[in-house]
Formats: sequence, C-alpha cells, structure tokens
Amino acid sequence: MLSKETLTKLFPDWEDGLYDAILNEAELKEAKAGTTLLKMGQNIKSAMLVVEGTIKLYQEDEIGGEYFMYHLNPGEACAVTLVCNYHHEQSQVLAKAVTDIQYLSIPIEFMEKWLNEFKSWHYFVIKTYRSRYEELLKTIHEIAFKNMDERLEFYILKYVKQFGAIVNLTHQDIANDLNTSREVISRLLKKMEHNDWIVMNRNSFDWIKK
Amino acid sequence: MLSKETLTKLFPDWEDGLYDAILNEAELKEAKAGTTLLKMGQNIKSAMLVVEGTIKLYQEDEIGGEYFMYHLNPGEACAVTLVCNYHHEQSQVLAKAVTDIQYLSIPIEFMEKWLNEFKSWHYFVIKTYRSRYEELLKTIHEIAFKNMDERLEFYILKYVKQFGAIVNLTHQDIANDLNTSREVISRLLKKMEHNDWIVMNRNSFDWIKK
DNA sequence: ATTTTAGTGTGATATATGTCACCCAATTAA
DNA sequence: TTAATTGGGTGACATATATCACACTAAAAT
Repeated sequence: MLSKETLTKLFPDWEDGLYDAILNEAELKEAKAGTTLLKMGQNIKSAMLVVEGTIKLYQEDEIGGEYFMYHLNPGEACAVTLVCNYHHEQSQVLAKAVTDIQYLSIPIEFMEKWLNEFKSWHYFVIKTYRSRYEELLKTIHEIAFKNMDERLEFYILKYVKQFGAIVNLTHQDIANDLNTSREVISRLLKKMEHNDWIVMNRNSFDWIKK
Repeated sequence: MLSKETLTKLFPDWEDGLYDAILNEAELKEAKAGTTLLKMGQNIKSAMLVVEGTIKLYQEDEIGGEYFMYHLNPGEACAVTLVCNYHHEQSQVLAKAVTDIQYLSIPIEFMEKWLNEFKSWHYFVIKTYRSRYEELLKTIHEIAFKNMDERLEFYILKYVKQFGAIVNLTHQDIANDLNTSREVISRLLKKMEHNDWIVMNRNSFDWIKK
C-alpha cells in the first residue's frame, strides 16, 4: 500500500483525515500501458486517482472512432468518475493507460460521504472539474475552428509537453487520436519536415521547431 | 429584489442560510435579448445565476468565429463564473442572452466564502460543473465525429427542445452558431425540406420530423 | 537468408464544405 | 410608391479531407 508521505506529495492540499480515509478505503491498482480503464457507456463504480504514469482521455464514437482530449497525470483525478450520487452514472469518455500506471480506486459510495466530511476533498473535486472543463473547451476550440494541420501541431505540442521532444508515435497512432486517416497525417508531417519543424524516423520523429 | 419564495422555486436544494446570503449579496440584473454577457478573455468579477430567460454559451475564435455549445436556463449557473479563488480568471467562453433575461450577479469573493459556509452551495457548484462538463462532451462528440448535416439536426433539436417546433432563426443565425456559411445551411435545410423534416418560411421554419 | 509484416510515401479520385457571384422575393425604409 | 435592405436559392469553383491503390523499405519473424 501507499505511504502517507507519498500521498502527501501527490495531493498536497488535503487535510489529515482525508489521507487516512484514502489509506483505509482506496485500493492501489496497477495497469499496463495500453489498458482500457474506462469505456463509454460503462457504469462507474469507483473513482480513479492517478498515482503513477499517464492516462489519456478520449471521446468515443459509436463506430469505433476516437478523439483524444487530454492527459491525466499523477496527483490528478478522472473527473467523470467523481460521481457524487448513487445513480448509476455511465461513462461518457474512454480512458486508456498510455504508460504503465498505478492508480487509487475508491468505491463511489465514499464520494458523497467525503464531500460531507472533508473540505479539502470538496475543493479537490471542484478543482478537478474546473480544470477538465477547461481542457474540453480547448479541445472544442481546436476542432471547431482549426484545420487538421493546426490540430496536428496542437496535438504534437501536447505530446512534447508530456513526454519530451522525441515523439514515439506512428502516423497511424496519431491518425487514430485525431479521428482521421494515416495518409492525411503522413502528408501533413511531410510538410512539417519540409518546414524543419520535425526530423522523421521510422516509428518516431523529433520536434525541433524553433 | 427577488423574494425568498422565488429563489426557493428556482434553487430548491439550497439551505436556508444560503437564500439569505443571496438576498443580501446578490444583485438582480437584467439584460435585453442579444446582449453579450461574457466575452472570451474578459476578467471574471462575478458569478451569474439565471433567474429568467435563456443564455447561450459559445466557444469563440480569435477571428470572430463562434461555436454554440449549450443553453443556460433559470435555476442554472454559468460554470465558468463560479471561480473559487481570487486569481483573476479569464473567461474562456462567450455568453449571450437569447431572450430578455434576469440574473443574479454575485461578486466572486463570496464564492470561496460560501463554499465554506454552505454545504448546499458546494453541491450546487459541483452539480453545475458536472452537467456542463457533460454538455461539452456532447459538443465534442458532434464536432469530432459528425458531418454538418447531422450537426445541424442536433442543433435544431436543441432549439426545439428549448423553444418549441417553430424555429425562429435565419439561415445566417444558424451558420454563425455552427461556424459555417449561410449557403451550407441553406442547402442542408433544403434537403431537410425535401425529406419532410421541416416546413420553411421566411425568417423561420417548422420542425415536423416524425 | 528469406519471408512476412508494419510503417511510410504518393498519385488518383471522391466527397464535404467553403467561397464567390449573382439572382429573386419579401420586408422595411424613405 | 419607390428604393433599399434582408433573407434565401443556386451554379461554379476552390480547398480540405477521405478513400483507394499500390510501391517501397526497415524491422521482425521464420
């Protein structure tokens, strides 16, 4: 199990009793890179707090399409799983582990309980929702107003910010995340190469813009 | 000023002290249909709770483009204005009154205060964020996966749900909300007319599908 | 070493949407 | 009553993206 010290570092703004509650009630789980953690339509039974690794959140189509929205990092929670009532809420998002991850799983019956007991939990939930709401706004801004070339740049920049300038993704990976086709991404990347924004390799490329 | 009875009807889940706090601190404001209530980049100085009428929330482009996201109705709050810290947060959305409206304006210094004092305010804020997060997810779903014809249908259905089957919008109005051009909307509406989904008039059309 | 597979490049073509030009009719302003 | 404005229809064309076909090559599997 996790130590209180680790928890304190991950979630520095909590009150003491909340750490204890987590240690008592949360289960520390692991998942391999690539695992699907939450599917669209799936009933939410537990909240998910990231301890180690990175999770990607997607909007998912009926016919298999996906659109990447944002990353979840250690110290962050998956907003959609922070349900504060017992009604069987269904997930409207797809969540996948991008790296091997560790996360805390908390049965949803504690959500409402802790909202009453811990002020810092309340703030944490609000902060989580607010920041994710803002991520969605950025996503809408991209899709509603930008062409694929700019969306691709935005996408790569998000990757670079997360994992560094060596982008270990295939064209197909990116195409899947942006709900387009591999050819489109290949052509746009080729343009970026011509403009000296990237250096291409097989299975990866380096972001060298500016 | 508003009566406590009206407040109780609009916001039935609040505790008694919260009604009093609102009556003491909130200002009841009015705005004409068409007024811009919040612009992108604008500093948020006060929270906005809808009392009467309907507000539309938009994502806004740098170069004047707009994309309609969702409606706000009486008893609902504008999530982006519910800031819980004193940092000068800037609006990431555009809000416009669609009808003449009345709304409560609450200086943001009370946001944090009331979070501490009123449990029901806490729940209200969380509920607000959650429901708006879900609206944004729906919007992303539309833009990321659907062509303009389906997005137009989705848009009209939102209108019909709000205001009824007589759609008092010009083609240009709709084009603005969906960040496309008037001609595109005209052609798609013409198809809907052929399919007997609508009956067209000047300045309006009727939704008669099924 | 040879075969297979996965990743990538690229032309040709289809489709959805954006843009321009111009027309007409209904409404409003003068 | 006439002129101006607004809403709408539509052809022609431009552009962005999707789709298909196929070639090439590095890496992996045999």
